Amino acid sequence: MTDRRVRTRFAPSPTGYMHVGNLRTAIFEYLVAKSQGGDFILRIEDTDQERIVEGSLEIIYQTLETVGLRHDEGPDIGGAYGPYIQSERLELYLPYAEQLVEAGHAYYCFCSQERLRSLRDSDQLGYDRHCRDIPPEEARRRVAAGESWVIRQKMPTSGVTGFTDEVFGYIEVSNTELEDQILIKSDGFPTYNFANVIDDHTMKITHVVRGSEYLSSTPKYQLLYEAFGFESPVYIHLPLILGSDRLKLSKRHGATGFQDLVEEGYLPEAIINYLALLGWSPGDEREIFSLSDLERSFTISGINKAPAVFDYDKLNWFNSTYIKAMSHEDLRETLRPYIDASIGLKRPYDDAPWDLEIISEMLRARLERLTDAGTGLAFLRELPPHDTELYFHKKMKTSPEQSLDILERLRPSLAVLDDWSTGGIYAFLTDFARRNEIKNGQVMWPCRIACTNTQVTPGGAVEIMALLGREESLRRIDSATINLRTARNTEGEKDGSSHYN
RNA sequence: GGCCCUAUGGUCAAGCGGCUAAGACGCCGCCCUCUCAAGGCGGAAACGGGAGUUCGAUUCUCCCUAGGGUCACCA
Repeated sequence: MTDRRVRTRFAPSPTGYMHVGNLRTAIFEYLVAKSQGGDFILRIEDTDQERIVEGSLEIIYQTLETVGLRHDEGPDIGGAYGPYIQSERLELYLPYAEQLVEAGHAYYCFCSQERLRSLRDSDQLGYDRHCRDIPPEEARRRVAAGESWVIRQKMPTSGVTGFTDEVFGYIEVSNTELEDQILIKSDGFPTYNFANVIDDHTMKITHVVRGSEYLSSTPKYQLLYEAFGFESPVYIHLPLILGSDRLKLSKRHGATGFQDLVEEGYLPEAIINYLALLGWSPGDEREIFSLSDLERSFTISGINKAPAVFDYDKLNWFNSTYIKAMSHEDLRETLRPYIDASIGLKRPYDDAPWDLEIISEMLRARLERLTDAGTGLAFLRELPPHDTELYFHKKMKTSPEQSLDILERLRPSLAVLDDWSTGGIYAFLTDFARRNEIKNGQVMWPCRIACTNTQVTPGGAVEIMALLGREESLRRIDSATINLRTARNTEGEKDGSSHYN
């Protein structure tokens, strides 16, 4: 195994769903190969014909494609060790199984499903090896006679079987713990337990990378390799990914499919980065890794043994970090559909297109997930009802009275401001504040509230006014002015003196 | 239940006999600030327990405890 080209394989079942646990395994398989200049192979494990889901292959290709895990061989691109779909390799397995039968490492079993079921119902643990000692000639006769059969692996009844895993070390188990597992099913398909060994060997896979849930069945595979005289691969078992309840992550934990996460607004690069750091550490303090960074930094020794809890908070952080790093164009275009779904692409009042550049940039630092992009933008479409209380801001030292004053003084200049852009508006407003020796906030706050009637908004007065355009901004400011005057007057009538002076 | 694996803050995780036990997320506080964010600074927060080995254990060994995985004609 030493000086052979490293070959790993990702071997998903076409069940219609790319679980993040599977994806994480794929990433590590890819990295084990690529970090050593090896090949990454895609193989489809469809030996369970009942679980096949239509369209699964597309999901698999699609996912690998969008995250950038490019395989060197696979069903879609071929390769020297095809076919890469197990159901197309069917004729391969039986001869191997029969070879094992010949050698006394396997046997034909004719037990009915009913008998096996009642065996399970009793306190019997595992298969009772009822057919293990049927003479070969008799077995052959019964097969020829058309009886239903399976082929089982004949486990040694004494001794131990061990293997060395690159992350967990040497693991040994007593052979008496091993069940005579089925190798070839009655429908003629091999079980995963058999096919993975045959395929990995015939495809010259050097490193078997999989989740640690396979640790306990690895001795059986090891026995198979030994029975065939195959060189066993390097085993790399990955720590499990757990849900917040510390149980193996599964569908009932919510969004655990790659596609689910994408739909929830996570960027593929962020998902990959997060997943790679679940169970692996570079050994230093780096956290942000592109796939090629990972290829460069990955080491098997960095793989952790302890299971890791999938933490959406941390994923959110990665996602927001990647969002902040996007180019203006990328951000604008990825946000476009979300904004469209929320407030449309055009202003409702004058049909002019929203300035998506401004919107996406003001959203940039505020997003954890792309799906958050639409929220909190409603005030742009339609001004919420006036609320005088909004003009009070303790820290800003603003009040309805003061705001009214500011707004009234700002209004004429705003109406003729040359440069109605974020830069122009900002320059004008801050200049106004400076000339009047007041804080920026004391002019910004009234403007923002007048234009939004909203306590908290993404973006400040400047961006919002630029977005709304001069006409609409002035309209909103005028409306606010009227409302503030009315409020002042009624307030004055009520208790005989101005509340705002 | 048998077997196997695991065990550093709430979470991810560095540490591989001697450290004030990193860092990140989250949380809290302060600063900055045109709201909210972002950003800057700071803070609280961990070696599951017990025996050994050793001059010295988070680190090595054993036991316990606690979690998890696995025991299919599923992968």
